[in-house]
Amino acid sequence: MDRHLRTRRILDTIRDIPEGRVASYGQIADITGLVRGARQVGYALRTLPDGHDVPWHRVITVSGRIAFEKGSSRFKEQRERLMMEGIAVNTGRIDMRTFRWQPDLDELLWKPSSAWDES
DNA sequence: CTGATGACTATAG
DNA sequence: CCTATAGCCATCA
Repeated sequence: MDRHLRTRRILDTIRDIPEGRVASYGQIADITGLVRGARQVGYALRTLPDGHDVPWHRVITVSGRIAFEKGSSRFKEQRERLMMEGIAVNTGRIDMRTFRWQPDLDELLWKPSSAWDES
């Protein structure tokens, strides 16, 4: 698969995360149809172009933590953005059982291209 | 081609 | 809960 197409699909999936919800890197990869692609999701986010409209702050690690080093400026910015939309971040951690995005079947079927359209 | 890198994860202690 | 370690894999130098 072409890398730009893959990146576009990853970002499209992230755009689907509703406000007030979070998803893990691996979850985004799975929904996008990438196998063991968590690191690729991280790479796509690392290379975001200026003027993007991707809610990058809603992507965290599977253990419910912000991936950046605690105390770093990026960590603080992400925590701020999350709290801004009502997501509790306690001691750098987020309760996945409460805030994890759980798209229903309808939502996934609406965008089947990501999973099996190779083009 | 080869080795290093990283916004990842699962597992073990 | 934490750290260490080992897989993971597209990119890059």
